[in-house]
Formats: sequence, structure tokens, C-alpha cells
Amino acid sequence: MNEYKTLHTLLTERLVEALATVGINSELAVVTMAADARFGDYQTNAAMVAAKQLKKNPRELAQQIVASFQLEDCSLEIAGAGFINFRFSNDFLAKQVTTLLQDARIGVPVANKPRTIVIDFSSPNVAKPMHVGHIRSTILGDSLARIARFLGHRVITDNHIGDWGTQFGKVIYGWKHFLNEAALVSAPVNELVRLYREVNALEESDPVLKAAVREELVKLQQGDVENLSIWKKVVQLSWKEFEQQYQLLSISFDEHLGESFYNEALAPLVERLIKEKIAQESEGAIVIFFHNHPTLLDKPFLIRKSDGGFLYATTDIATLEYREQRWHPDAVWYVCGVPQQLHFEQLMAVARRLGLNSDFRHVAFGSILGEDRKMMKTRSGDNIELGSLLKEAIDRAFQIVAEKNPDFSLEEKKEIARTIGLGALKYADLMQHRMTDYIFSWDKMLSFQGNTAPYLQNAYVRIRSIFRKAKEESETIELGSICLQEEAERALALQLLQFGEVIPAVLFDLRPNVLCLALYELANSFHRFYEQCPILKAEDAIKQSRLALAELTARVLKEGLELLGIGVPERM
RNA sequence: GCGCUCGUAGCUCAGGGGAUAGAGCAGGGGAUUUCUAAUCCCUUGGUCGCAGGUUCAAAUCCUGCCGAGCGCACCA
Repeated sequence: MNEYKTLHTLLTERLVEALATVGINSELAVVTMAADARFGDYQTNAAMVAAKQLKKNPRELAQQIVASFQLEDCSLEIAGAGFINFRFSNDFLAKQVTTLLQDARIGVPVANKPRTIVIDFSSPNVAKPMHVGHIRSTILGDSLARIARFLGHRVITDNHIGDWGTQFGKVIYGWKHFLNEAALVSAPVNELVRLYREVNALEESDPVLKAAVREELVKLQQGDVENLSIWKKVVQLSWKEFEQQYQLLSISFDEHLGESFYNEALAPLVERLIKEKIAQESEGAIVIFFHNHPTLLDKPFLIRKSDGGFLYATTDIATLEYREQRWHPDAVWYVCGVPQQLHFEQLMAVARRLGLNSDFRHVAFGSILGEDRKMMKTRSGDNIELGSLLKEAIDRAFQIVAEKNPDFSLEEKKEIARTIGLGALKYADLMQHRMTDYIFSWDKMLSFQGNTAPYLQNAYVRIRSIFRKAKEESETIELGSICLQEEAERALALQLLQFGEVIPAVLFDLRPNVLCLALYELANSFHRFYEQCPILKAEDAIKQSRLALAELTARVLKEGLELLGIGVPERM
């Protein structure tokens, strides 16, 4: 499959040649998918752009380009102000899509320059449950990691957990005075939260207790053996619970180097930054100013508090350096909400000043809102816990499956419910443009209509069903070479061929919603094909061709969903 | 005050220099002796927040304004 080229690549290469013949800069060889099927399969606006630069008539230039363009299986036409439209022959598309049957990568090219990419995402806080605030980072980050890996990049996923900070004073005090051992065993993080809240409440009216809490924190920071061992247990218990949730979500990390991992690096780091005149004292604290950044002029970056304590900015700088030393990354992606935009802008400015020139990207995203358009919260105003969200997704999916297929075994219903419920939850997040705030709706994400995971999974399930039936009818199932006669077949084939173009495009601006849309359109094309083109009842050659199209569709759907971190059931 | 992000159909959202601005839901009308109707087809619906500017071409880029959300010194 080395010589396989996507339709887009093929057209771009030939267009470069044609433009060269006509004497036009090859940079203008930009090919896009046609805006409308009426205009063919692909189009280029090169003639219009070139006409402007060369002060020539766009349609005449288009004529010359078309005359110089060489690709047998593609017909060209000039339309409108100077658009050039490309339309492949059915035979050519059929031939191309047939070759995909032999390709394990279903037409997705491997990156020609593999990069080392560190992806920093999820980052929950120890002794607190994960909540809605972590969901987008977790799902988005995982999907980006999967896609980057599939394209051949070296990816390191690092969960920068919040395992150090002032909250430990309260947790340790609570642990020593109010710990309920039984509760700690059954629901560890819940118990830790209870301790935190109890101490927090008492503290307000009790200055003596407040001082004692403060003392526990200081002892921890100074390395007190007992407090350190309590802290370790708290971290372990929390991580264990996080891991269960990640496992349920099929998400894993290469590293989970939390904030505490960098503790010892912080003091020398600040000293060094002061010595190098990058940081300076201001109002008792140590800060970094950005005199060369107009928008950051009045926004210093605090790296040491006036009481000597460090901040997450300090840890982030230490992390920056650690990652550089250990992995020499070409890129570092921080998958973190848009409210932290300023922090990352500052952090990246520091990185540049330190001479780090990886491609740092803040992969920002908007908030999840409730039906009232406000940040999603429980009725009492607390954050909604991830665990309860996952459970509800599965429960709701179970209801639907049980209603639709009461005869499935309980075990199968449960498994299908997990795949559908969690898939729906993930997909609802990923199908959204990441910058927009979106309104969370169970009914929408679990619907079988529209751009949802169940709709895509259903398309896959229908294909599996066809193959089960085919197997009943005859022992061997033959996938023949594909021929495209019906419009629905052609449209489906084109969608299949474009999978290999979409995947790299997702990484261009780090937006899996592009992939979601492509998969939705594929499923939609398949459903249309399914309605219009009988498969098993067709005569042999057509049957084999249509089975092949169905098989490819199933593979693309499965692979595409996999890249989103979503599974597919065999039945539903 | 400064900054960031966003204003597109009744609702939820795509589209981020190109052709007559698209989907889903909701509303209306159809299709089922079936390979899963958990689907498909048809249809109603829009001054792309407002005003300027750049361009052969602006929902898209620039400026200003209005509106919403979020950040901006010792939390993360």
C-alpha cells in the first residue's frame, strides 16, 4: 500500500504539475472537497487566486490549467467565476476503494515526519472526586493521543495530577481526628472529601483548630514521617479510584507524574530564575514580568509567594524542563479549559525565554452547561461527579437496550449499555467544536437520530447483522471487487476514501469534531445505501461488491470510533 | 479598566476567504410481507448580533460598537 494516495493527494500533485506548466506558483495548488455534490467531488479556486495576482482573466487561466491537467480518470469542468471542479469516474473510485480492502490502515497515511508529542490531560485533584470539569480534558486528550499515535507519532500521555497543596492540612487533620475506617474502605475519596469538609466547617469558628490544621500542613511540607505516610495513602487511594474510572473509560496514561513529583525542583528553580534575571522580587513575592508582551505587561507570573510557598506556575515551569530533558518533545499539548488561557500564555512565554522551542499548544475548550445555560452543577450547587455521570449514562443506555431487546441476556445487555452509554457521553463531547460551551442533554446524546454515537454504532451493528445473515445462507462470504452503479454506492465509496484525508486534518487544529462529522456523514451515506441497495438479495457480483462496501464501512466506523475512544457492540 | 472566548433557523450546533449558508431536534407529509423502522425520503423555517472597512469574492479577515460567559498578585 506504499503507493496508495488519497484522492486529495492525487489531485494536489497533479494540480501542482498543471500550475507549473501554466507558470503559476505551486503554493496555490489548494484542493478542497466540493462544497456541494453538484460541483463534483473536489474543487480548486487556484485560477481565481492566481488571476488576481497575475491580473489575468480567471476563466481563461482556468482553461489553461484544465488543459494542462493530466489525470485520466477525472473529468474537469470550469464553473462560475473560475472554479475548477473535479469529478472522478465511477470506475476509478471503484478501483481505489477496492484497494482499501487490502489496507490495514484503510487509507490513512502515516505521518512523514513523526513527532514526539507530550499530551498533558485529565489532571484530577487527589482527595477530591473527578467531576464534570475533568470530563472534556480527559475525553479530548485521550482522543487526540489515539489519533496522533495512529498517525505514527510518538505520544507520551502524562496525567499531571494535583497531589500536593494546601488542602492536605485539612485532610491530614481530619484523618487524625475524624477518620471512619469503614467508609474509607468502601468509598475512599468520598470519605476524604467528608474529612475535608468537616474540618473546613469547624475551622471557621475555631481559631485554635485552624492553627492546628496549618501546623499539619507545615509538618507535611517539612517531611514529617507520619504526615508524609498519611499523604501517601491519600494519594494511593485516590489514584486507585481514578484508575477504576479510567479503566471503565478505556483510557490509560504512560505517566502520572503529579505535582509532588516536582517538589524538590522548585526551590532551586526559583533561585536559578532569579539569578538569571528572569524572575524578580515584587511585593514580597517572586514574579516573572513580560516586558516584551503588550498584553502581558500588567500580568506578572507568580512563582513564589511572599510566605515562601510555591504555586502551580512554579510546578508547571519545572514540568516544562523535566519533559524537555526526558523526552525532547517536538510538541507539548495542554488539554485544559479556556479559563486557564492566561496561565498558559504566560507559561509559554516563560518557556521561550528559557530557550525551549517545542510547539507548545494550549488545547483549550469551553464549559459544559446545564439546561439553564449555566455551568452544570447539582441542585445543591456542587460539581457533578464523574462517577455518577458515568453511572447514569450506563443506566440510561441499559433502559433503552432492555426495552428494545428484552430477550438479550442480562450480561449482554449490561455490556451493550456500557458501550452505548459511555460512547454517547464521549461522543456528545467530541462532536462539539471544542471552543464552544455546550449544553449537556441526555436525551440528545442517547438518541438514535442525528449526530450521536448510538446512530454510528447502529450503522455498524446493521452491517454485522448482514454478515451474520450472510453466514447463515452460505458458509463462505466472498468480498468481490467493488463496482459503483447506484448513486448511493458512489457516495458511500467517496466517503470511505476520504477517511484517510480526514484523520490528518483532525490533528491540524486538534479538533476531533471534524472526525465526528465525517463519521456521521459516512453512517448517513451507509444508511441511505442500505435503504436503496439490497445486498444479500442482489445477484452474485453485485452482492459481493456491496458486501465489500459494507465491510469497509464497518471497518472505518469501528476504527474511527476507536480513535475517539468509543467502542462498538455486535448487536444492540 | 485590561484581556480572552463566543453571538449563525424556534432549540442544539456545523461551516473560519469562494458558488444558492448546512445538519440534527422540534413542526408538516410519506415509506415497513425487510439485510435491525434504533432507519430512510420529501417539506416548512435564516438581515449569519449591529455598523463600517479590505477583496473579483466576507458568516469567515480588520476596526468600532452592542450582548453573553470567563480570566486578570500570593488557590489550582
